[in-house]
Amino acid sequence: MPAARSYSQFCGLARALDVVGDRWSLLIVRELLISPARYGELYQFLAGAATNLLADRLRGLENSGVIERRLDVERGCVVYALTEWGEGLREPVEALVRWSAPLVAAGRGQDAFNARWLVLALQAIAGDRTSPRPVAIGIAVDGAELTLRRDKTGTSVTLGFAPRPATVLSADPETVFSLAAGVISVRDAVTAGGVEGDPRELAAVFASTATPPPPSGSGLAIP
Amino acid sequence: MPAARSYSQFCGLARALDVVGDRWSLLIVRELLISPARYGELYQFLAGAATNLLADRLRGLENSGVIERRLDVERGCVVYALTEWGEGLREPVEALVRWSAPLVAAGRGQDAFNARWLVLALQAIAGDRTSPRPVAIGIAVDGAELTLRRDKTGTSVTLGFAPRPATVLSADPETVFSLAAGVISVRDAVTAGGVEGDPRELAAVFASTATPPPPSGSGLAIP
DNA sequence: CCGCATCCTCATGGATACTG
DNA sequence: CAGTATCCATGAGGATGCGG
Repeated sequence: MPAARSYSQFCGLARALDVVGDRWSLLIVRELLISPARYGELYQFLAGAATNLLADRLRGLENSGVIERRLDVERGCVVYALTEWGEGLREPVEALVRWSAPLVAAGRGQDAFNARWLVLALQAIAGDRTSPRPVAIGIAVDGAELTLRRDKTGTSVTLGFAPRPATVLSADPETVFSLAAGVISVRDAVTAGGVEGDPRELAAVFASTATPPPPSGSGLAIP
Repeated sequence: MPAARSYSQFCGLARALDVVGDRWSLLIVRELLISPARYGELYQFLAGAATNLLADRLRGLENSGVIERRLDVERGCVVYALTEWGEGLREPVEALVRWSAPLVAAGRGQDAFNARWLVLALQAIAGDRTSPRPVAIGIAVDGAELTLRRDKTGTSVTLGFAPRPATVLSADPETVFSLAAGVISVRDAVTAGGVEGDPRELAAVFASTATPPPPSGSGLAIP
């Protein structure tokens, strides 16, 4: 029963952090923003969270009304999913992802990677850009398949090729993150060898490259 | 030298939390989003953070390039301030403040309060609303003075009455938060006695009340 | 197997005293 | 005033156990 240590401040940010400020909490939310998942899947995705902590955080988030247990009828099992209120965390989480562009641009280093996380990154960035025309491209990265689809209703990023887009290319994780973060142009990514296949559709998606201000500090080097 | 424990995940959110995910870090950012401040002021505003933790977090945020020490020429002292990159945290922080609306609507309880925090809350919400016309109102709350000013360039919220607005009224903290969060209408606030003075300008500012979905959980009661 | 609960160790947070 | 130094409480991390 690890009591959520409260800031005890009558302030929106403090109250929000009382709910999702504990370690691992927002990363659990991240996974559920990508898709509902069962306990074992979360344990696998988070890769490093102790099982008791995961159980603690899940119970806490459930008690706070951020997540709920749902019955996955297709798989016939219980999955964790965000409540309607919890879905509202997409905005601040995507804003943090955008803010972190210079941090991911520093390179992967020895860090773990899961292609799922690119779904959120691409939504956070590509969701902003106005579409000149409908487009659907597939990106094969790290053994996974991402589909970026854009039509009149908006932009969506999903896992898997279903249906298979006309244009499919492969790229490495760092290149996709850098493209999404807007710290590299498609042209530079291609010449650097980070992309294989016809990148013309990709160039259309990541046309407007918004370069974020680089962090001035020196403590950002990835060892 | 408390090493920032890293998630070691090649993901924007994880990298961001490696920088600002430690306890108290985002609350320090909150204070500096409102105004630069010196060490003692931060220690006072945060009201509860141990001095060694405050020093640790300040050093960590400085090393990461989020904040920097600046010379306040007017006061002739050193203050902490956000770097340009650190200013970029305004978006995710304000998004968290908006998300927390149901949490602050639960009431103040025994929590500490500082009128400074209303500056951020009002900016987070009022900044969204399109202005029908220029307006400037003063709100006296908890011994402090807030000025909400709106012109062609946008909406700003500042501490102090300078220059003094034509319309000045007083309100209690909970009412202002609830108005900003959009969980109560100006009409209801007035009839409940939370506002003193002519609230007509106030009604113009908080015209469009966006009611957030309430949290479904039961763990949100403020003792 | 999956979904947790228990146990133990140690890093981190919190309160107070102290110093340049 | 702006932090350091110290000491204790607490939560994180890892291994393992256990019931369904």
